[in-house]
Order: sequence, then structure tokens, then C-alpha cells
Amino acid sequence: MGRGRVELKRIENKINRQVTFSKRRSGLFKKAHELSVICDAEVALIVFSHKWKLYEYSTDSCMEKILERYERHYYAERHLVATEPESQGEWSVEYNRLKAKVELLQKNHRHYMGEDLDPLSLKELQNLEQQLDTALKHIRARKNQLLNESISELQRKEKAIKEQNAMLANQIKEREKTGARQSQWGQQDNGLNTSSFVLPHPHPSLNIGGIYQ
Amino acid sequence: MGRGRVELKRIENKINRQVTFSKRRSGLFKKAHELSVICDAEVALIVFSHKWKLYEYSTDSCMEKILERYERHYYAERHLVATEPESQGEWSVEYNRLKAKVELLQKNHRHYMGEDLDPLSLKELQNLEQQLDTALKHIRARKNQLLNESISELQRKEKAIKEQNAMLANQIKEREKTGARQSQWGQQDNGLNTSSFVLPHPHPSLNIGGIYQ
DNA sequence: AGCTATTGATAACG
DNA sequence: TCGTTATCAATAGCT
Repeated sequence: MGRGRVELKRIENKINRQVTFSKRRSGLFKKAHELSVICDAEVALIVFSHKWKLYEYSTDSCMEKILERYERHYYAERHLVATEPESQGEWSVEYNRLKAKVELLQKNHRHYMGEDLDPLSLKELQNLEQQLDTALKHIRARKNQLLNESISELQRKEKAIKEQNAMLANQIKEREKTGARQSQWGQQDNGLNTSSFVLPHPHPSLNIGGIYQ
Repeated sequence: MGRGRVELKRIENKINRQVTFSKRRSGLFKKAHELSVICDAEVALIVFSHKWKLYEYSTDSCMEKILERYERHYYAERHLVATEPESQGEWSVEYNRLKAKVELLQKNHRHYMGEDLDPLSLKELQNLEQQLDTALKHIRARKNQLLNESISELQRKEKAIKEQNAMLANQIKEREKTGARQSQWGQQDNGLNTSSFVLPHPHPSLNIGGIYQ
């Protein structure tokens, strides 16, 4: 609707996208409200802009109730009725809500581990694939970041140690010179006590790929 | 829209309400999807019919993620203010156990989505990477299986339709022959009534990758 | 934000 | 439930 048809594709122009978002969002909210009133339904609608700004609509302004019902839906009433006849107090409601949530999360998690895929549609599989692909990219980026940091740290340490080595070598050289001079008068404390050669405290282990932390 | 305007009021006629609900619901879902794609937004839409039947749409079929983000918007504050001082009974033990479980699952899930990776060690990242890699293999295998099944089905259909075409072409040829013969005696029913040419019922759509069912 | 030309959604009906 | 069509509503492109 409007001048010229619109294809189902992200609008690249930022300004245009923002304007369209604003218009369509209010249109969507209006339709959601109409559905809820005209057809006596409960509707919950959450929208995040691409900048994570939140917009929400819910029938009777009662989002929590609807979300709770949504989460409990997968747990079904069988548990509430059959397994929990001892609904002694209001806590059982909250408890069952949590229980439903756990089940939902676990189901989801199995999918994320590539299990129980049979009930998923092709579209859902494709979404899952893309989601995991993106996650994998993030994980690998973070891993590489850690590896690079470790490498940099190692190189820094290497450099420091080399410098220390050079210094030590220098000191030894000087000592030899002094020693050679002093050997003419015999062995005695030359004023350079051994503590001068003690290495600084070692760097703590970098623990690359450490198993326990 | 439609013949005659609609006022914002519950439809009393049950049948009408049901029909309108069905149509408007799919319209709303379509618009929600369009908004999410065209404007690069995240949308979660939950609808309960007045008989508590659940319908849902969410961007990328990832309702949990959006709801979690939604809850984080508000629960963040609430958590800081009210830190459950009402440990009234033994049930709170079980309840808190579940709560911890939920939090753990959610934390885990975020990691599986490539979020909140900073606190993870290199070793943990590598484990996660391998896990996701394996999951991705399973998901792609399943996806390919579905795709191949669809292709086979399409080829089967194609073959059937081709055979039908050949048959129809044959019938037409025969009919022309008969028609040519009969034209010598004038136009009359040749015994092949049109119903002989009616195609069998079409195969239902395979709905490959269909978003709305 | 406001204005239209258009397209899209859908109420009523079959 | 499904398709069609007359209407009305939403909105794309401009200003």
C-alpha cells in the first residue's frame, strides 16, 4: 500500500527505514489492539528497534499476565491439575511458572545442541542454523582475541627476558673484567654481592588454555 | 477495509468473530513479520484466542530470546529493589533451586547464542565452539534431509503431472480425429463429455520454508 | 509532521 | 475452511 509496491527486504536507507518503522509500528499496534477488542483475544506485542529501543502493547496493559500464561502454556494444565492437587498457596503458581520456563529453556537448549530436531520445520532449522553460525562467529572472534592477547603477552615477556639476559650478560662481562683485575690481588669480596644478580620475580603463568580457573 | 466499516467493538456473532479472528490474526502476523524484516526490528507477538488457544510469532523463531531481553529491561530494576525477604517456608528451597536453574540455563543459552562471552576462559570457548560445530552439522544434515525429501516429492509430482499431460494430449488428439469424422455428419455429442478432462485434485502445497502455517 | 496516489487488507458473501 | 470482490484502511513517496 502506498505509492509503489514494497518488497519484503530490509530498507537500506536509514532515514527511510526509521520513518517506515515508526509508521508501520503504530499501524501494527493499532491492528493488534483491534484484534484484541473485536475478537475478544489477548494480545501481547513486543518490538525492539534495531537500536534496542523497546515498544510494547498488551491487552489491558497486562503484559506480565500474558507472558506468564505463554510460559505456562508449554507446561500445560495437566501438571497444575493432576500432579499438584496440593495447591496450598499462591506460591504454587509462581513455582509452576518457573517449572514451565525451565522446560521451555531445556527444549530450546536441546535444539541448540543439535538434538530433537525432527519436530522443527525447514524454516525453523534455517533460523537455527543461522543463529548458531552467528554465535560461532562471535565465539571464534572472542577466542582469537584471547589467543592474540596471549601471544602479545608472551612476546612482551620474551622481550623483557631478552633485555634482562643482555643486562646479565653485560654484568657477567664486567664481573669477568673485575675478576681478572682482582685475581692479581687474590680472591675476596668484590663489593658486587650475589643479590645483584637475582632475577626479578617471575611473571605469573599465562595459563593459556588453562583447564581450571 | 472490506464491505462496510467496522466499529471497534466485540463482534457478538460467534461464527463471524471466529472468521474475523482467523483472518485478522494472519494479517497481523504478516504485518509483524514485514515490520521485522523491512525495518530490521525484533518482534514478538503472542495471541490467545478467547478459548485460550495460543498463536505466536517471533522474529527468527526465537521467542525466548526476545522475552528474555524484554524481562531484562524491567527485572533489572526490580531485582535490585526487592530481594525476596519473604522466605516463609520450606517450599522456598525448591523454588530457589528452580530459580537458580533458570538463571543457569539462561546464562548457558546466552553463551550458545554467542553473547556474554567475556567471562569464559579459552578452554571453555573451545568447548563451546566444538559443541556448536557439532550441533551445526546435525542441523544441516537434518535440513538437507528435509530438502532432499521435498525435492523427491516435487520430482514425483512432476512425473505424475507429465504423465497426465501426455494422457490429456492423447485424448485431445483422439477427440480431434473423432471430431473430424463427425464433422461429416454434423456437430453432435461425441460421447466424450468434458468431465473426462477434469484434472484430479491438485497436490497440496509442499509449503517449503513457509513462514506461516 | 501532513498530504494523496496507490496498494493491501478484509467484510460480506458464495 | 477457502475463494472472490467491493470497499475501506494503511502507507510509500513527497513536501
